[in-house]
Amino acid sequence: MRLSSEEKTALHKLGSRRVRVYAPREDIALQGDSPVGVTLLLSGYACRYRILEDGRRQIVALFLPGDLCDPHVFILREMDHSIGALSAAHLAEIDRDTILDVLERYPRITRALWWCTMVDEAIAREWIVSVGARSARERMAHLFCELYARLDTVGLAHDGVCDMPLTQSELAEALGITPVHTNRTLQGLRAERLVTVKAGRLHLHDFDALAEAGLFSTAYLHLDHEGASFDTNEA
Amino acid sequence: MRLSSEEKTALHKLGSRRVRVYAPREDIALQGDSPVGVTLLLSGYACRYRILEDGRRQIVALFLPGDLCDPHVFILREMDHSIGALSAAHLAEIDRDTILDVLERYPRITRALWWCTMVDEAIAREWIVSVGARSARERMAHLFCELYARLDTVGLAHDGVCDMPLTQSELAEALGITPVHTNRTLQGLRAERLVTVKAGRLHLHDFDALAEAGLFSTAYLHLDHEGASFDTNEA
DNA sequence: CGAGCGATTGATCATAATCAAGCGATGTGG
DNA sequence: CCACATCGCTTGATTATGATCAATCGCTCG
Repeated sequence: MRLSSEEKTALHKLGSRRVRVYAPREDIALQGDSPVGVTLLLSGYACRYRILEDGRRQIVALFLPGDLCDPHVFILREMDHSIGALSAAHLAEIDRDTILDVLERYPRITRALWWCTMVDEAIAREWIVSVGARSARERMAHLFCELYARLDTVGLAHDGVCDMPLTQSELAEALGITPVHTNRTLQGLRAERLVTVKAGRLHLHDFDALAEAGLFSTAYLHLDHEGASFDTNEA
Repeated sequence: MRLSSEEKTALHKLGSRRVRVYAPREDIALQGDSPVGVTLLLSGYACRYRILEDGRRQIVALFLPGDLCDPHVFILREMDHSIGALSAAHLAEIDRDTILDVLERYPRITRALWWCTMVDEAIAREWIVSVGARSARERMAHLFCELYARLDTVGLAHDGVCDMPLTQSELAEALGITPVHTNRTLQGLRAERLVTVKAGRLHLHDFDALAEAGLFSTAYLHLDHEGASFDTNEA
């Protein structure tokens, strides 16, 4: 989705084809580690999170199947945050050298990586807008819309239903509110017949109404132009 | 600072040397525009911000002298946010073609741009942590520490003093709190003899105490390794 | 069957929002 | 040169959103 599928295949083929399976709460990389390379999330949910000295935890990004968990950090010396699996997850590892090699030799893929990084940044900015300017209800509605929209672009959403394996506590850490308040906010949305979460699946009963409730617009996902920047390049 | 100074000079020389001066509230680029290129902030404060349909405004990033306001967005078709000056500001414009050319021909600069983008992302993540997990007081303390640290790396901070031209309302939009609460929080920090803001200048009376109050650590700024990733490359 | 986890509920508290007004400096036009 | 308008800052009173504390329920699993 961020990368065109041919691009991903290329990357996947190029990388050592090691695939690792992670369990629901397992950490993939830790704050303080030196970044080892890039991983492509093949299935499941993962996240970036940060833990403050006093234990507070904030999830700062969610990874969905097809996402690259760090097209970049390999440039920095030390991870300033951690990455962990939220559900059972499969990840393909692409080592640092391969990436560096690819960056040098395949301008199309390099551009694709840029593009994908830009979209990640746009999502991060919107996340700031959510926690900074939206109410709890709006944030939750917005997040659900985003998840649905992103999963939809990779064919993992159908008829208003998609995976959403986070516990309410994890949702709370993503939204920047407490678990208790998460529960109540979710009940509110359910009472309005907008969404239900059951067995790790999210049911959107009225996407448009939910988008309105969350002041959601797809603009920042830049879905319009998928891969356009490199399609026009070097055939 | 994000770019080594030689790198910046190179970029500057390469780009059309157009320098534009902006007035305090002037917009530099608007949501919906198609990105035109890259601009290097030479002096003053600027910011990225996003306006929601109902008028709420959230500042999602601050640009300080030496920062590139968009090493990237030129890849996307449409700006999902706006960029505006917060003080009088000088910007050097580098057009899209020059950038694309440079990206293709100068791997060192390309890597430098990556590096700088990674740091921007790290800052954005920390911003999410602030609005999502820190109290108003902590956020403010954190922001002041960050600004001081960033300005310090470009030689614009001395003896606990640096520029900070934002009005309290603008500060509020950055911190995700109301102007009134910003005022009170600021008074609190002042009462604790941690900071004062006067005439657009920020006075940190006790950086360490402020860092503790804001759970601030410089790790995410990745100051340690300035430019290391390309210094080792191609001599 | 009991342990443990996640979801849920209730009661109370606190942080921050909202509303409204006033202050002080700056700047402009009559 | 003064009158007044504006803007940013400050203050007070009140409200509300969300946090905190504490307990219960239901389910799965060993």
